[in-house]
Order: sequence, then structure tokens, then C-alpha cells
Amino acid sequence: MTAENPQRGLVLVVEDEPSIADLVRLYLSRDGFGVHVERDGSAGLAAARRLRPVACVLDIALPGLAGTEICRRLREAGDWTPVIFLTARDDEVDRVVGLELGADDYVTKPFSPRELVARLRAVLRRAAGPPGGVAQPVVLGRVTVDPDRRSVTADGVPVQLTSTEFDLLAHLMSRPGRVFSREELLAAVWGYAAHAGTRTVDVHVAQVRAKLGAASVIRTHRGVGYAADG
Amino acid sequence: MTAENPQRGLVLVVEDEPSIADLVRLYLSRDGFGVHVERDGSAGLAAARRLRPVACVLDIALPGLAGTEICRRLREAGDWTPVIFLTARDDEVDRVVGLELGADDYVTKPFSPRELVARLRAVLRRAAGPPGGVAQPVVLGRVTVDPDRRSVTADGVPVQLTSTEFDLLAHLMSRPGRVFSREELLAAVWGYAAHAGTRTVDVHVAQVRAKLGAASVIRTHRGVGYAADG
DNA sequence: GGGCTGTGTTCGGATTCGGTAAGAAGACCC
DNA sequence: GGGTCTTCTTACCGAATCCGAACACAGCCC
Repeated sequence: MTAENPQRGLVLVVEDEPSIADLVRLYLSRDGFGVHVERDGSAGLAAARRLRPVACVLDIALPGLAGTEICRRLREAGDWTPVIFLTARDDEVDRVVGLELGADDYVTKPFSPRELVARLRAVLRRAAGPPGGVAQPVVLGRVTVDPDRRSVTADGVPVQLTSTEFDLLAHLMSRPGRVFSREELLAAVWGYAAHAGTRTVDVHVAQVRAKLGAASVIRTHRGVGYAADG
Repeated sequence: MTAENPQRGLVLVVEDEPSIADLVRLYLSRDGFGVHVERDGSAGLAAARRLRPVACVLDIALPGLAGTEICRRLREAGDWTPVIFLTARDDEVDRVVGLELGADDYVTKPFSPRELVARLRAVLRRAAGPPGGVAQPVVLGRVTVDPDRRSVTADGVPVQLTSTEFDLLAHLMSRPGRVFSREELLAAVWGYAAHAGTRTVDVHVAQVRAKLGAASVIRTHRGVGYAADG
């Protein structure tokens, strides 16, 4: 089950669908990772403890033990290995990220394997970065975004955003001043294989602006895209 | 079968329906891609190996060898050329992307050729790796250009440029001293399919100069084109 | 200086772009 | 099954922007 080639470390993949597991293994090993695959939840948890991988890719729906459960048990035991979830539907995302679990990222099916690799690299970069470990809230002008709690405040007042709206705002504020094209935002927030029209971005931006009111932080760059004020 | 014009590289299209193939060829070549078309699966696979295209557009349902199969064989052979699938029905999508295959994106029929081109560009951009993440601001004389923020300052004072004006200035300043002809600038800033007259460049140069004022950086090379001061 | 070519500048119509509202589709909860 | 919430699409409108023509001007050659 293990493809050893760990120039970049060993990644644990827990996925019961063989075709998906093979694909993920293919792409990860191509990228220089060692890969170890388990097919059910309990074996996955055991492998995580035994092998000490640099990161875990967990399907949510697993026989034996759900991916979420694996993550939670790891965290309880003080294991903060980066975890990326594979989720079947967007709906699961809210529960998944940050709320119940210490997940670091997630990828929704159908996903491009390239995307998974890209996110894995990003997660590892992040984990290696600031020693703080915990994601810091981002403050910009009168707006604060807390990626951990997925909460937003404007002038200290909590603002209720939907999942998509939050991801959009958080992504813009992750790099203040940086201008993102609509395509970039679609890729980052909606996912690589998203097939929404680019005007969809506009509508969601408008929604976020309305909810933030006068504290709004999103600036339009005509002919290009959007950016968070810096 | 091959339309050679590959300023942007060669794209392999495998599609048995001639009308669709022609349409795709038309749009891709208009966008500056070279296009090679094959009509059945085995020939497609052979062409992919022989021609080493920058990307493949594969119909799923193909005589001889399914598009999915072509993709899988390429991957197995260590060929990671980006692949976009053409799928007839939405239902196939779940199975298609990432699940069974190493596809990078997909387009469902009936599709807009524009969308296909847009997705192809996105995929190539992605495959080229992260765009450097943080682009460094360019300083030349009294003018600073920050590609990330799409902001310009002259003597430290922010200057408001429109999208086209910014792209023009940024392109000139990306290679200080290099003289660009009007045609080159049209191609680079306006795009390959630009049908604007070359005098349009003059007008925009004038506009940029006016906004930069005394700090202006653009020099005219009579009979040739424009350059940023070096 | 006189022509000639190439460039600067101005300006209005045409086009494109983004904000907004309204509604359809789907998921979820009760 | 009805109601609610979220997401995505579409249509419309005002405004920013672009384009190209027209004209004025500057440099080059004789």
C-alpha cells in the first residue's frame, strides 16, 4: 500500500474508492511525495499514528470510521498533522472546516488532482511557516475575518455571511491590495472545476458589500477584478 | 489536419464530429494556438505521444479508444500534459473529473467555444505553476508599477490608470529600454484577437503620459514604436 | 523653406463593464 | 409538503472606457 519515494515526506491517503486512491497516489508521487493508502477508517487512524505522515488526505465518507472522526481523534491526542478532506458535496463544507474539526483545507468532488496537489503544497507551506500554528484573524480597516471560526465583524459587530460569501471575503483579505480576476476568484473560492459564470462573482461581491455596509473593504478594479483595500 | 500557427503552442483536439472539431479549431487558432485534430481514439493517443502538445482536448465518446482511456494511458506513461474533456451529459461529470481520471477540467456539450478557450488558458496557467505568488513592483525613474495591486505611483503620488493604460505601461516597463512596435503592443496588451487600429496605441500612450505628467517614462522612437526609459 | 511622413491631441459616438434587482432551482429543516 | 435559505442566472441601466477619425504639429529629406 505504500509507494516510497519520500523526498518531500510521506502523505497518508485514506480513501475507499480504489480508482480515486490510485489517482491521488499517482499525482502525489509524481510530485515527489511518498504515499501510503488505507481503505478504511480504523486502519487509517492506526496508520496515521504509526507512520507520522507530513499530511493526511481523508475522505469524509469512509467505512469503519469517518474521516472527520479520524481527524478529531488525532487532534485530541495532540497530533496537529495537516489534514485535507475530500468532500462529496459543498454542503458538508460548513461543518467540516474549522467548526467541528481542525481541518486545514478541503477539496470538493469532483476535483482536479492538480488542485489537490496544489492545496497540499499550500498547506505544508503554511504549516512550515509562522510558528503560531493557529490561523490568525485578519484585520483590514474596520473589518476582521477569523478563518478559524469562520466569523466576520465590521466595527466590532458580528456579520452573518454565508459559506460562499465568507470564502470570497477571506480570500480577498488574505492578500490585501492584491487584485484578483474573476477567474482567479472562481478557481480559489468555487473550485477549479466550477462552472459558474463570472457574473456570479459580482453578485456575491455585492452581497458581501451589502452585509458589511459602510465598512466595506472590497474595491472594484474595472476591467480586471476585485481587491480588498490595503 | 494541423493548422500551424503556434505562437502559444500546439493543442491536440480529438473529436470525431467534424462540425465540432472545426469549430474548436477555429476558435483555438483565432486565439493564437496551433491546432492538430484527430478523429479517433488510437490516432489521438499516437498524436499526443508524437506531437507533445501543450494541452489536449478530448471527447469522451470516441471511436477506437475513449478519451478517458487516452488520458489514463498518458498518465501511466508519465505524460502530464493538461487534459480537458468534452462530455455530453452532466451525469458523466462526477465520474470524469478527478474521480477516475487525471483530468484537469471538463466542458459539457453543448458548450460555448469561448468557454473552452477560457478554460484552456486557465489550465495552462495553472500547469505553468503558481504565477510567482508575489510579483515585485517595478521602479523606473520616478515611476513605480506594482503588477499585483495594479497600482502606479509617480514621485510617490498614486496615479489612477484605467485597465488598458495600466497594462500598456506595465508591459513597457517590464523591459526597460526595449522598443516595442505598435503591433507588438497591440498583441501583448490588447490580445491576439485584437482588431484595433495601431493609432489606438498612440492615443493610449498620450493618455498615460498625461496622467504621469512630468514623471513620464515613455519615449517615442520615431518610425518604430515606444519604449520605457532605461 | 517646402513637401512629406509620422506623431500628438482632442472629442463624440459606440461599446463594454459593473451594480442591482428579481426570479428559478435546489437543498435543508421542520 | 411547505417554508426558508443559499446559490446561480438573467435582464436592465447608468457610467466608465475605448476607439477611430480628424486635425495640428514636429521631424526629416531635398
